[in-house]
Amino acid sequence: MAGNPERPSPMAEHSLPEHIADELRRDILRGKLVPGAQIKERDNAAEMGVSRTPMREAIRILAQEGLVVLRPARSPLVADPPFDEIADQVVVLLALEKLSGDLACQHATQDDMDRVRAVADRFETTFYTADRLASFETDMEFHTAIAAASRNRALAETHRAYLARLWRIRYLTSRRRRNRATVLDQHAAILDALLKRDRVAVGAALDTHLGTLTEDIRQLFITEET
Amino acid sequence: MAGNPERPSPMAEHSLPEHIADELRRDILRGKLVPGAQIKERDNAAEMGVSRTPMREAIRILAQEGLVVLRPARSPLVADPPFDEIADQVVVLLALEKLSGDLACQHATQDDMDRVRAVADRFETTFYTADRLASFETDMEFHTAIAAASRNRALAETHRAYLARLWRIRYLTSRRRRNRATVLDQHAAILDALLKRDRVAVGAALDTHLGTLTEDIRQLFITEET
DNA sequence: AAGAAGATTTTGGTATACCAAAACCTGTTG
DNA sequence: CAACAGGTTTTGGTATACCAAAATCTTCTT
Repeated sequence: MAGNPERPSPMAEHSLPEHIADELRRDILRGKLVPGAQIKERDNAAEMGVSRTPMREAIRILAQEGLVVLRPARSPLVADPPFDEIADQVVVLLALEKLSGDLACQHATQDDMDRVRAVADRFETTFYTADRLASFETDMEFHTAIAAASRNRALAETHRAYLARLWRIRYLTSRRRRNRATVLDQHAAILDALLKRDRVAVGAALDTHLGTLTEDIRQLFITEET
Repeated sequence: MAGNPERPSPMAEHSLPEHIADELRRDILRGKLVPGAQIKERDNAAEMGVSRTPMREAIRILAQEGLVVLRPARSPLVADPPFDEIADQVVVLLALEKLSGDLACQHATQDDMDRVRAVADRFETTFYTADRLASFETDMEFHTAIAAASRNRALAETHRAYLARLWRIRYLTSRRRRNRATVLDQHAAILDALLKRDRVAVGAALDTHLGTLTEDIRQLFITEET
């Protein structure tokens, strides 16, 4: 019973399962739960001081996001997808992001554009600070802002799901990017094209950006010798 | 207790929640559960002779698919999205399907192509039979076969999710399509381009096909005066 | 008669108990 | 000593009990 003893009142605004899912997600991304590890709902629930029911639901949420895999009648595992599978997901993510950029050029309000620019600026300032995680999260926020600017809720939601699924691997690549300055340049190019509402240029810039991502991931897998 | 009395043994191959979800999905698509209706987990669970736990999970599955919406501390509802939201989803579906076609041109095996052709043939034969539902399901199978031919599992899965979400509305439009023969022509065009592995032509054919879908949906909303 | 305050019911969220299948341990046997 | 059979433990799946928030109904007041 290492968990917090105070029993939260039911029907909270942000549900308990989501809170648990957030917790587990952080554990996975931070590496406390390594890929391939078992997630036993009894133990984890006890450790967090909650019952199995919300823990179950939290695990389902993460399974939906692709961070854990469910096996029939067996403990769920932290996902450990092979390179090909991740590459496939990156392809889809790229398509979603290009669609986002394209739609944003057509439908984004000035407010949307301003928000994207603001996040890009913030990314630039946090880029050289020590907090890698904060910088990375701002990076993700940049892409999320573009998806939001598409003014297509379904697209933004699906994009968010893919981003979550690739979160960990992107975090791993972000700390070993050979030329980290390229990221800044690429973001600048995307932002520039977006502000001009140049659909072709946006597509090209995103192609470049996520193309290097695929290459980075490949390198990561090679050095890890998975 | 109108449900079947035999208690199925746990750990079945196809889990109970999925089975319940299938049941509910059919009820929604067939119109037994109309959009906007409440889904009370207690009542529905009792009606199907299962407990609330698997019913809950089934409802989450459908929520994930977008067929039902969850409200905090309230009964889930059968989704009843406004036109704009559905239009947004169709835009994403179109993008996914164009990506599928594009990748299929590059990576599909001959077997994949044969399967697509087989489904297209089957659709043509069932098209004029009385069973609208069977014909419609074959139509959906055609699009699923293309997604499978992309050889991208993530893409196929996301595509499947969107297809499920739009299942009902597409079923409704399929029975009021003004010129039903166009569908056959459009499918033929898609198949033709696909077999030639002509990426541009596939994209164009899919644009046409799903363009008419959007128009059909718009008409449906106008006549329904939602 | 209309509105508000309080009691009751309904309902989803959570905790817990029980079951069977899978995994694990152990003692026996060839 | 290896391999297998049996029982024990572990674990996820399901059912059920309980709780509090929301909704609904009741009744009292104006």
